Amino acid sequence: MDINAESSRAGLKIGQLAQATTCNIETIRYYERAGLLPLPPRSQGGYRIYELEHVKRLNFIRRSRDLGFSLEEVRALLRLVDARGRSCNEARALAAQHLTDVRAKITDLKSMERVLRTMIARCKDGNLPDCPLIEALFRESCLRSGDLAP
Amino acid sequence: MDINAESSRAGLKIGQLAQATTCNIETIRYYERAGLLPLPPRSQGGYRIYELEHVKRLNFIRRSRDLGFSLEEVRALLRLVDARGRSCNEARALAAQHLTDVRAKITDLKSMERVLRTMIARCKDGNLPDCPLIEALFRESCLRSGDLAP
DNA sequence: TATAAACCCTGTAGTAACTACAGAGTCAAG
DNA sequence: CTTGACTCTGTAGTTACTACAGGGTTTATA
Repeated sequence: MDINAESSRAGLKIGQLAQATTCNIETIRYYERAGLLPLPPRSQGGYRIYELEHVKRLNFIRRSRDLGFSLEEVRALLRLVDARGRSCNEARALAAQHLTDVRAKITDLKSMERVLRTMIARCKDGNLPDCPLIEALFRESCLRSGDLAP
Repeated sequence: MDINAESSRAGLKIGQLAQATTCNIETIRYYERAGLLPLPPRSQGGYRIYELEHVKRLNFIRRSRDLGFSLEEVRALLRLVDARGRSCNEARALAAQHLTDVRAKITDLKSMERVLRTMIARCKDGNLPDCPLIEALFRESCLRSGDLAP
């Protein structure tokens, strides 16, 4: 009984952690260098050995990244995780700011979408002498609204 | 008469081009290195001298960038500009592909928006023991849809 | 005419968030 | 005992710029 006791006691090597979190190996080492993942203990041969806690933390990072948080924002969130206390207000503030940014990006992209759609439509109807799409890029003073996208 | 004849005959220095196009000086030199702007003639002292054609081309680049085209895409568009001919089909194809990408990004961002909104709302109501926003980041398998954002 | 301010030059290095090696060491199976 | 799969460190590449350092040039003014 307890067939995989050995392996679960021994922890995960980096490749196994990568598989468990669908995260690139190089990315894991990068997060470690960036101070987001704590330095794990090493085997005799110098291999990193990870435990369940690392899996959780890495999943936290990946999910935050999936939601578009920057690494700097993830760092801030992790500080709240580490400093147990009434982190709710700060976490909410971080997320609210990020939500604002996301909405601004959506607005910007919608403007682009509209302009592109119009240009393509103008290009489609008629075999005009010069490509109206290209002419539009020469002439049109496009958006210049938020310049939020980095 | 013809008060500013001298300056208009002489062309623009890089700072004037930058002002005319609201484009950073360093960015102009960068576009030159990247092969998007042709090498301009130089003054005796080695200063770049730009003409109207450069202004137009740089505006074209800036407008394309404002619409979210990558520099590689801008390069392709400029090839169509340079190779006069029936560029309409190709230009439309480029723009259509880009439009598809933009729409995918909008979709992704809308998902983020929804998840963030939900998280923040959950965090707002009630003084729960652990921050539900942070718990959600630990638990939730977020989006993992397109992974389009680079 | 001298000189200071304002401009321009090249070349390099920095940013975000990874990704991709090279060249070496470690470990498990046959 | 050797092959292959894995891991290690360190460095360099990516995108689209931006920011210097350390010089040269022009122009306006004293």
